[in-house]
Amino acid sequence: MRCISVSFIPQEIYPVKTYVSEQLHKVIETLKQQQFLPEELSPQFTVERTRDKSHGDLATNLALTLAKPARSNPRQIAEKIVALLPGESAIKRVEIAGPGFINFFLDESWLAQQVKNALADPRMGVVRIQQPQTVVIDYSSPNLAKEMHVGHLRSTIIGDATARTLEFLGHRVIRQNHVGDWGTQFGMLLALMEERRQQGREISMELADLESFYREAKQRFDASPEFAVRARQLVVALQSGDETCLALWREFLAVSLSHCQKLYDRLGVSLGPDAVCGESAYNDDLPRVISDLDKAGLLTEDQGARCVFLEEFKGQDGTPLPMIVQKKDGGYLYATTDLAALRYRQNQLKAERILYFVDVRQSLHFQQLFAVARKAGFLAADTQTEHMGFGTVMGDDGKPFKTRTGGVAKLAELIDEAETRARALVAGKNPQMDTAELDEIGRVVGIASIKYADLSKNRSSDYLFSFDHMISFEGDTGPYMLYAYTRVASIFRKAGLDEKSITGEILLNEEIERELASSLIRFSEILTRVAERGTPHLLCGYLYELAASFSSFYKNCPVLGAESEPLRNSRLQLCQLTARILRQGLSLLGIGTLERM
RNA sequence: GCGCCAGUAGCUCAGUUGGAUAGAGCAUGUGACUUCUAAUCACAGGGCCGAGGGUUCGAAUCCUUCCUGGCGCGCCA
Repeated sequence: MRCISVSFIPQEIYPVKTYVSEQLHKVIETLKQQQFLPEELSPQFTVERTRDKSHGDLATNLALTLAKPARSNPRQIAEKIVALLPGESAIKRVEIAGPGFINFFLDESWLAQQVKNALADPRMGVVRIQQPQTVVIDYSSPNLAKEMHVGHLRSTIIGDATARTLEFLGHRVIRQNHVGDWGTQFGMLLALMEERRQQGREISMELADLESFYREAKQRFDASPEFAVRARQLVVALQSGDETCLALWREFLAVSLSHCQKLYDRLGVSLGPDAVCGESAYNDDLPRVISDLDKAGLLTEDQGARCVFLEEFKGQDGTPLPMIVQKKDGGYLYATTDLAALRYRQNQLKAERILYFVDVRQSLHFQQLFAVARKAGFLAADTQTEHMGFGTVMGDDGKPFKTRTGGVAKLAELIDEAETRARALVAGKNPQMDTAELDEIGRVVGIASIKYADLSKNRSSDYLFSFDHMISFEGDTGPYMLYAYTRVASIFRKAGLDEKSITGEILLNEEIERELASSLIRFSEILTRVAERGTPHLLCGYLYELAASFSSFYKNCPVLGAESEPLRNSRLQLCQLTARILRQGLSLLGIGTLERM
């Protein structure tokens, strides 16, 4: 053990991890000069936050990784390293523990200073990115022929949270809602619209329930040969630009898009009409995609279809797998459209990074898409493309989520049910609350429940959708997060204080206060990782930890009734920062907060 | 057949890319509401990390072989 002090006083939230790691690199250089380590060695070590408080706040395994090259005992190496470390005000003391870990204990006054800095910063210590990228994010992207259903939830919600996070960090985010607004299925829909209009029925009424309209069109298509013929004619007419047909199509899209927009608005999803850039937008470009693939020497005709074969994708019996870009009847496929979209995002939108929040089952498609686009020169060499795949939404029975009647669950109905359930629970807790407030709280809590349940799970695995889990108001749920926030808010309300009006020192004498403080200064680090990996569940995990830490603080450390004025002011400031980070963090998840509930 | 993903407490899930005694929530048991909202807090029990083998100071994590489940694999999107 060794005590050190002095020197470095950070002016902003300084990633202490980075600092420690830099110092360790210097120590390695010194050890090389002393010929204790071979000159060419570049050890792979980590500096990590510890899980167990008895191991300090940070730990490094450097000594362990050096044991072999230095041909020495790890604990002895650790002692050598510690002796070479400079004094540092952020670190109170350093210990060598276990097989040779070096543990760093953060200094409370340093921690307190970090909290002060975060309080003074409108961004709560979240660093603005040094080199902003233009990031195109493809998410939600429903099929406009049908109503949005539970399957669209994950893409929409996870994509949106990632978009907000990237934006907050300072990136230029361009949202792209690649809606399915083109293709053969529109033939039968237009045919049914036409038929209804001839019968003198009001189209807007007919389209009020898109799902049943689609079902009926499908039934008619299957049952009536005349209807099917008309549907096919309409597809041809649509694709050849027939005006009356296009007018009908636009009318349908307008209804379907406004239905989507209503859901986005209800869900608090930051997608608007400006983000809509559907399949039809690329229609005119598709022949050019084919000819450009041909020019690049990638096109092969096989059994009448035009394909791109790539060596790295093998299908059955080891033969290369084709990516079909044009059918033998001349029609194009989604691969063609995706290539066109990719090129548009690169050339017109100037994307430096393109993210796709699409079902993980399409991963082969995206691997092929990216590979072909690169070979064809549709992408700049340093443009990143990532398929942010997600798993299937499952029901309680472990099978893909269905309604009680076995049908696909409409998103609108799921939201209705969540709001109703949330409202009932809130009403049970607050019998005297008036109807208007109950409605509002039920709405916010219902939406928060759905979104938090989805966002808090790892993107890539399947996800079990269960109202009972998400709306039980206990533990790691949306309502818990909102409740934690209202408790902070109630302190300020009770005291009649404005959040911003408190000053004074930050005192971290209680272990709980220290824990809360160390949670509070990690916000920036977490957001960076969410943005890198498209994983909002890390933000959920962090906010839950913060909320839990606050709840414990709230219970055990009286704020308004603190024993002294300086302590009261210190705690009020911890409350203030907690409130701001919870509010900001939830807002990045697309979840609103309530002042009381 | 080939390929991708998953398998962690009774249930739902984490696990910081190889670190120390594998963590949360629900459920179960115990304790705490004249106190800033008990939608909470404190504490307890609960594990062959699907199985075997390997790599090394050290493996839930990497390699390998199996088992189980899901999903892809030529003209739908």
